[in-house]
Amino acid sequence: MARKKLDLTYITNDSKRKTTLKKRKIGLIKKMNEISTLCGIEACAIIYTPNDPQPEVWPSELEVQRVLSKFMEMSEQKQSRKMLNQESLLKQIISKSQHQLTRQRNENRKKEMTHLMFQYLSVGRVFDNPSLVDLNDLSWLIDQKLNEIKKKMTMIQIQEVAPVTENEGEQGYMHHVQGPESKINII
Amino acid sequence: MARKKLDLTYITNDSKRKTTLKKRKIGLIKKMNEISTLCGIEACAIIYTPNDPQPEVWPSELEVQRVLSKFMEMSEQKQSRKMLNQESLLKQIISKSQHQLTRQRNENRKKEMTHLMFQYLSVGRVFDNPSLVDLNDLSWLIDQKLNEIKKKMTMIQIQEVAPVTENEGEQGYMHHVQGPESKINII
DNA sequence: AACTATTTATAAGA
DNA sequence: TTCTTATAAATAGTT
Repeated sequence: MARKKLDLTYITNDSKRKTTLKKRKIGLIKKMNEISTLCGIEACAIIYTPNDPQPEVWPSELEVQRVLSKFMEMSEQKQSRKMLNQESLLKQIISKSQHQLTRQRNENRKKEMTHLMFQYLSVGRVFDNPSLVDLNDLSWLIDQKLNEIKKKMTMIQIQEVAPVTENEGEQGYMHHVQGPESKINII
Repeated sequence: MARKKLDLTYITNDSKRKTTLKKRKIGLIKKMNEISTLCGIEACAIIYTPNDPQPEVWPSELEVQRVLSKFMEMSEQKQSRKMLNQESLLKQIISKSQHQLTRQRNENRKKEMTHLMFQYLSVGRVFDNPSLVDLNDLSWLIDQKLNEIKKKMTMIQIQEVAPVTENEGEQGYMHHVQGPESKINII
């Protein structure tokens, strides 16, 4: 911006372009410095120069990280699932993993219960430590099994009966406190 | 930078500061535009203004995301585990989650096997579809149980026997193909 | 929001 | 490359 009016196009001359970049980079960082000092705002700069994977950073890498984290976080909130940037991708993976984990845990508990129930029904007593078992859960499981049996009977008889609700999957089975059809007491 | 030499300190006058910010923000973005056009470089700006969680962004949110992802990635590589930024934190959580998931899955399989074995031993036949069951796994499980019993017997008798290796936890139990002590055949 | 006196940034030359 | 300088551009204070 001197000696000649600026022509706003890519500078093809290599050395000229390099010089301009160098000068303007200094100018830009100076301006950044001024604006953040004068107005007390958070700002940061990252400037990639060709053939250098390491970008110029202002005011400091750590400060830049801080500002960027804030931005990334905000940005993601806003854009929700629209964007597939690094971070939202990772969050997706987390959410999926944790979802699977929850499923596995519930499935686990169910199997445990099934096993316990089986012992009850076939042997008549519990081998494992009863204090570890939530009897309400066992009660719930038995109700589930009863429901399954009912359902199968209904299917076989091809008769109309009142619909049986299923409660499979991850959410909520732990919230069942009492099944309506069975109640178990262990001495 | 006009009418008076710039005093590089925070502008305490609210309206003055606001005006300056507004003007300089435009100037800064203009400069950014110029430098990236003239020199063909990647650049982006994020400017937070007080009382506005939404930052000013140039050239576009998406482009900013692109540049930042690159930076974050690079930065993390460089700083390795030294820094606890957003991303490495997330990666930690992922790794932990997936570790737990693996553990749960193996535990699940074990319970399944235990249940199946129990049915075998107490009722004499399998209710579930046998084709779904890996007999080698069952064989392995029985060996495990035998080992446990042996161990307990050893403890009770307080006698010296050859040490029994345990193979609990997540890694590797699926790799057992044949237990040395039992082999099961189902017609 | 528009103006303008100045300061600041910088393109080209040395 | 760095320094210089003529000139363009940015902007502080004003209207």
